[in-house]
Amino acid sequence: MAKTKSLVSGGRERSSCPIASTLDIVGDKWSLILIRDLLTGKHRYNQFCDSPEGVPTNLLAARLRKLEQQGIITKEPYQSRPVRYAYSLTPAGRALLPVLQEICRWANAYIEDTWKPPETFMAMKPKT
Amino acid sequence: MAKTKSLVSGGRERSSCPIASTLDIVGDKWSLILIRDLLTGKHRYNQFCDSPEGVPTNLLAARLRKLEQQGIITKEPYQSRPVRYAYSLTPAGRALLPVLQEICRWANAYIEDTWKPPETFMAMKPKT
DNA sequence: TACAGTAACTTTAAATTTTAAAGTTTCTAG
DNA sequence: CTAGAAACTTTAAAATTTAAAGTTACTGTA
Repeated sequence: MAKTKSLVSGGRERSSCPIASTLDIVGDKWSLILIRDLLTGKHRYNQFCDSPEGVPTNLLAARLRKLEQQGIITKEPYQSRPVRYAYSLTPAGRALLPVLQEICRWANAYIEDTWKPPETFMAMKPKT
Repeated sequence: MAKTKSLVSGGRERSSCPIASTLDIVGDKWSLILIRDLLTGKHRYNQFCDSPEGVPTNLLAARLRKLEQQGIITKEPYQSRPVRYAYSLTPAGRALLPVLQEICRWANAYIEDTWKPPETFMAMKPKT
């Protein structure tokens, strides 16, 4: 069977350049912060709110919706009455891990006072 | 001698997370497009304008100024009368190459119809 | 000498996005 | 019956982005 690429960009791509296309999906101030949180074990709205960057809640809701539409994350109910959703990464979302690891390597080398991520994060592999 | 980290973020960092800090520097819709162009041999204002994404010229000027202040790029006059500047990457800017390469790998794997970058780009190394 | 053209910006005004803050809904616990 | 929590939504102001036109300082051609 042929592998199917899974992402939806919404028809507003600036070009077919892989860099421009990626930025059209996650190239804003908050998406990669959310993906970082999802990769490090956060799954719920409140947990994203608690991250030190302080995303505005309306943007958080908007980003979760957009990333879901684009196939980067999915949500599943973890309780009903009232129904509440837990968010997780799709395979495409998890595959952004090496990008985030490279970003961390760059930041640690060139920006002062950036946290060194735990070795568990830097050694993670997408399939896990 | 101790190695000195070179980047200026402007005191508006959201946190010391390496990912958040990197996004505070290049996490907008145009900066990585410019860095891509600089990595692939473009150096002048008009060449950046000609890229298929079509950056608005006022944003181009603003980004060039901001990236220069942050230590990602430098400019040098390539003629006087009238003075015109050619832009290039600093070592910190060139060191973003592996990040862009990872982004290309991700896009080619998960977004349909993205261009495959030339092997010369994917095989480049930062020091070169 | 006049005029078109080029490179690199800057200015402007409208449209869009982001932000901070407060409000809403649906439930549980005491 | 009241307080509290989780997950959003709404609102209005502020900031940013966009498209388009304008500016400056030259060069090359007629």
